[in-house]
Amino acid sequence: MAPKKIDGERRGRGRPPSFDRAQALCAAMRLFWDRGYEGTSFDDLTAAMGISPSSFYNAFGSKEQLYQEATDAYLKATGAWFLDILHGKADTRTIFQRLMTAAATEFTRADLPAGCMISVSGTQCAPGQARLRDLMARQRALSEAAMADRLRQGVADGDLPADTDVDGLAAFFSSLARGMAVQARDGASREKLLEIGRIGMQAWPAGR
Amino acid sequence: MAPKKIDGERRGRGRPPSFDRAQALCAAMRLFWDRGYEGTSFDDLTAAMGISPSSFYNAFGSKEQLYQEATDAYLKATGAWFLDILHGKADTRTIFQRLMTAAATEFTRADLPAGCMISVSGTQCAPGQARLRDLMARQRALSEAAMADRLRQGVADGDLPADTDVDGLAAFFSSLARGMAVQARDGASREKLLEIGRIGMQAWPAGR
DNA sequence: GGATTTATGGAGCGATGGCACCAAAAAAAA
DNA sequence: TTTTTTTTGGTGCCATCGCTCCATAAATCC
Repeated sequence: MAPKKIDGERRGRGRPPSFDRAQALCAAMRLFWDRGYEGTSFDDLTAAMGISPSSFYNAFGSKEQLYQEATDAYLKATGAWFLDILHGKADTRTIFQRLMTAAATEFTRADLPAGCMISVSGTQCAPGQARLRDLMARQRALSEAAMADRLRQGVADGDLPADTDVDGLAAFFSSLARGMAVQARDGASREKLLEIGRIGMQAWPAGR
Repeated sequence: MAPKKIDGERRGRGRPPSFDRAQALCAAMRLFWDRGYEGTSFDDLTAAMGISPSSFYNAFGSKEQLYQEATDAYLKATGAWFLDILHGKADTRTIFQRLMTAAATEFTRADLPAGCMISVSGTQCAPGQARLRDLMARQRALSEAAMADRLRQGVADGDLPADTDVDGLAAFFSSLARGMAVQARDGASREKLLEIGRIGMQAWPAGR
């Protein structure tokens, strides 16, 4: 196949890649998102990415390294709405209201796999995949910690009572979102998820 | 190895099994629960069950059939607390309060794998495992429907306002429990899960 | 005891999974 | 043009996976 000119970037020495790395990474991400790490085979990946095993190995190192890159890509692209909303300008309750609504909407997009790649990945796996399991658990912990931070700010801003259990509340919303992700993967409708989020907001502490 | 007398039951004709079927099934259930279907290999299973491939095949048919049996065993034994509480005698709010508390407790037992086998299994898998994915999704749907039924009864009993969205509320508690299961698999403490459940109960509809 | 029935141990097998290697191709640099 | 650097296609490889087969062992039935 004739190598295509990808773009006008300053190129290094050797033969140029015949594929768009970012695009291939995106294809891999969708596969991993939908099928999980163990459910996605090397052949599945090379087929979806449109590259040969050698190109795969050359460009991404290994299946495991690719998975890590795919996770990063997910967080920076598809999962960006989370931090965007969390760090947006609004009172704390509104922020979490938006998070629930966005989760319902994003988890049921027609153009992407259902649910959330972070929420449901690596919860069960072979002992040999411990590194990946820990990677996903760490990402879940980071999301939850970001929620807790925003809630702490809410307490400081007077949006929440001073005695609010911010860690507990973060764990609650975090759990609810993960449960919504499972629902989405089971085919739940956007309306159903919106309702779950709406009910979840009823647990918001009294005091404002 | 000399075959052991398992019990005094009326025995059929041929050679008696050298292992306790229920016990082997339990061992398999724990493995599946902890590692998932794809994360558990045939060798892992035969080793944990203490039987040879031929005995395995003879007694359980295939890995997939064993998984189905293991799921049944989970529901009938380990997951029995769910229906026990749901069908217990108490007002509706108390029932759901108990469910949340029991989920927190059961998901963090020292003598069993963390979390819930139903909640987190088969959310991501290879296309070839579609049957198992659907099986787990169906079980999740059944649990949720059982919750909805109990809530409907609550409305009939006057425990809940007549305009309560029982399906939505069931979906909410269902999602929360699944999120708690993910938390448990990530190593969350019993106290943390209890707190999540406590906060979740704050979403209980007003009116009693 | 012999026939029949069921379970066992152990070896092996076809398919798949995840790479690994290598000669050739296509670019920049000299 | 030659050299150097990087990517590619294709093939091969070794381990694992999930069985499968078969000769043998241990029970009941006649």
